Amino acid sequence: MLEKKYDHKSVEKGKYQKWLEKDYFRAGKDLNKKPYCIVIPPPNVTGKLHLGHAWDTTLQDIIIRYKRMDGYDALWLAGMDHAGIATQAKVDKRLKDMGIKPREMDRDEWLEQAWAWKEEYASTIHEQWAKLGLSLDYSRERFTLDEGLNYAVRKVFVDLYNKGLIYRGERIINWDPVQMTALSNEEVIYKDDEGAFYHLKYYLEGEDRYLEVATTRPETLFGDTAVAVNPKDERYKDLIGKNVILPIVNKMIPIVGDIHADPEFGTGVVKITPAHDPNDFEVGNRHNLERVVVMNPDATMNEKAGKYQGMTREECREALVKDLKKEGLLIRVEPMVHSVGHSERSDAVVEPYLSKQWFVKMRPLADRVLENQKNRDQKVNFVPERYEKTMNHWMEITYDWCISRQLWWGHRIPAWYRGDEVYVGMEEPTGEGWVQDEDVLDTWFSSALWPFSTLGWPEETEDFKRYYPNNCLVTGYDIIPFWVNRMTFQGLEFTGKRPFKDCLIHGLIRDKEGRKMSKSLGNGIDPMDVIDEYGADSLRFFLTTNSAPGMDLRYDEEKVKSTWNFINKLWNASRFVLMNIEDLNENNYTLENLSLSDKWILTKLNETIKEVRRNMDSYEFHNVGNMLYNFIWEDFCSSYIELAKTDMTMTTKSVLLKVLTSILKMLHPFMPYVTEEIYQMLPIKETESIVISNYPVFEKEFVFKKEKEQLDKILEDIVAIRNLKATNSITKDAKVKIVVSDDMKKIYFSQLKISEENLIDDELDLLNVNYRSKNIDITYYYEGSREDSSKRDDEIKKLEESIARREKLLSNENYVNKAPANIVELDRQKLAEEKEKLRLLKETM
RNA sequence: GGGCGCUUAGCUCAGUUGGUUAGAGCACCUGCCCUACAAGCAGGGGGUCAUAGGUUCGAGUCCUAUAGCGCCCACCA
Repeated sequence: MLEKKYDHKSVEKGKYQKWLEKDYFRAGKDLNKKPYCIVIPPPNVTGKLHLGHAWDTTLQDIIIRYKRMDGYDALWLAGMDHAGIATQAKVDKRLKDMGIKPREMDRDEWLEQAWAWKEEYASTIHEQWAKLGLSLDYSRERFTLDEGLNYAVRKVFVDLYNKGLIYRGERIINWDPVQMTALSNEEVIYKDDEGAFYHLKYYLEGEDRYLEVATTRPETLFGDTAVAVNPKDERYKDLIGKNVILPIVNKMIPIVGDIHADPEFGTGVVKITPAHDPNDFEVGNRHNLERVVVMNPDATMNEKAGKYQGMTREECREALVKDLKKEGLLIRVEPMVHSVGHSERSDAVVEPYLSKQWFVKMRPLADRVLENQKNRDQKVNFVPERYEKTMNHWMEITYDWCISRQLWWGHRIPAWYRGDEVYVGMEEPTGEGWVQDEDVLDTWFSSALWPFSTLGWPEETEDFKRYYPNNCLVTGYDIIPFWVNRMTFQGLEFTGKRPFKDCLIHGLIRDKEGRKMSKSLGNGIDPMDVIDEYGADSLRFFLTTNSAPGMDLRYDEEKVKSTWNFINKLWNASRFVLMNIEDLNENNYTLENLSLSDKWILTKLNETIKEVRRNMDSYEFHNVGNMLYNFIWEDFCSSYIELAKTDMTMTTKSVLLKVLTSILKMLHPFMPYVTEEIYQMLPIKETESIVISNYPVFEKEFVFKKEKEQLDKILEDIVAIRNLKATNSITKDAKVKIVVSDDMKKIYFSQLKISEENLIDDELDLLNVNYRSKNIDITYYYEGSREDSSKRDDEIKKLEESIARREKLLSNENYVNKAPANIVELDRQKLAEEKEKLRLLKETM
């Protein structure tokens, strides 16, 4: 027998271990089934999973459990990401905390530390996945840095290189001076910072005239190799070709004419620093200017800065501006807010930096995606659809992807150098003197291959053939540029196919006030704490049924609590059913001689199954949640169970079991634990575990439209009569006169709690109230004060208004002719019903 | 500057191709311990769907503006 209260801790205990022992989550056991595959977005091995992960993975688990129950060979592939920069930063910090200087370590020694870190955090993540109840296939688990994936990475790198889509070049890149590595554009976060516009004097060579140059970054002037004016700018066009004297440095630099200089902006004169600004770099290319790097990799000034050498960028700026002022070269300082790039990981101000790096040539790859998205049968289908725009826009404007990172934690670049020679290949070249590139690849370079590299690609493995393209990918909208886009172009380029058919996008999880959860705000919620307090089932149901696809979600403990209440309700309903069907078994189970209420609930059940399936298929889990909540609480508990209490035949017991079983199955993807717990106690069940049971199917033979409508009407009466009793304070011992047919008597009597002893045949000389419908004519006689008749008057007024409105509508020829026939017919029916209702109501006055 | 989203009950949110009198949870009010459940039961109140136009027999839903909030991308010498 079930306990009176749902206890999530005892329910969830041990079940996951059992499922693993039974090997339910391993795919590929029955190759006759249709394959269905999702690969997990591999979490970073940098720490614990947060609520966003819990949301993301629960969505996937719901899909996978549904598909598994619905007869698919469902693979949900487990895995984790090495997360280059993030992990390296964490490992370094730990080493520093231990008093070790990480950069002074031997590379291999350091890597040992990093792998130890990885093992530690991987096991934490495994524990969390288990707590969440995720039905992952661990037999296929991968790590982005494992050998197979490394092979895939090298293969892709070498192929792209040979196709001319990977190249090495000296370019302006985003440099993180704290991590001391290059970054991609996506890893730079722009923030509005308080800065200033410094107006400086650049004197013309041999003249007393100067050009007013405005800059936000005076410290880069040591790298100036020109100033530019717009060739169409009347003010300056005659000066093109002349020289100016670079302040402080006192070097001659030319004035060039270039469209980059906007006559409308600032003074119209721009200093050109090709080694420290991407636009200036382009200008430098056009005018064949020298590139002078003025900083060291840690963003301190180098020897080009003369006496400022060794200062940080900020110190140099301050000192330099002081000196410029002293020399009379500073005209004014104009405060200004401008956006400044910060490193996503270290938050350091990113330095645009001239450096030799590896790049992926994006244009041809992106074009291929744009072309593919035009093909209805081959495109990645975003859910919601609007996120396709996010990807397409990125593809349109993308430029070359800097993929080399000056880190140790990652896939080593498969390039070797010997003098000026460069060799790119799968393996180290033969011969003496080759030295491998020290750098590793951007983490996302390996993540981009995840949907196929995890399945064994580039080998034509059985898994790859069977599970690729993946059916669905689930991730947050914030990850589209980093990951979804890159998987898509790499998938197309290397497999010729989209990596996944559907891409389900969810939003971000926020705190109760709508703020993003973050470490700095300290408003993060640990999913493990929530599980401890309310159980994984409550958390899962809350996360996946409280927002529409693609929308953000506010974490609200009250809602988790109310989910717990819902589970408790299910628990108690199950308790009731189990108590009443103890004598039910395979031999006496029967669905013959169904009663009116049996037919009613079976019809409702089938309608629910149909709609639930439709919404499961379109990833509208919030609708599924609502439907199940409503069906279970209102239809099953409040109505059917109450009716069943007075009519507990073998058939009713069988129906109770049938409906409960279906409910458990439909809830199972959302609440794996409690549904398994209850399923195990059912007297008749088809499988040893609900995990491998069959998802409910719509059964036409159990749809009884007429009976359903009939009972709906009766239930409507019951609510109305209860309302009448409540508003008139009629107690249960009030005398009552009833005219009702025998077959419905039991229902009305039980639901209205009418006992035989209070029945009367004649009218009494007491206050009385009457209710009449097609099915029943009931009058209560009671002691007390006369009812407030305004309520009934209101009802009559409402009805009359509605009738008038409908009559007007139906007399409108436009409406009758243009609206669909079934809609018009519905209105006619409704009108007739309202008129009848009004007539009865008036009669009772 | 370009793009996207949001604005619906006190709060948090649903509302599928336009079609009955716009829904849910929580909160609120009234009455109930009726042996599945008081973490519950029964009944109830509460919204001119941001604003202004338009299309339509019919608009929360479609179109055009406007306002507020938020996000993404680009630029910012």
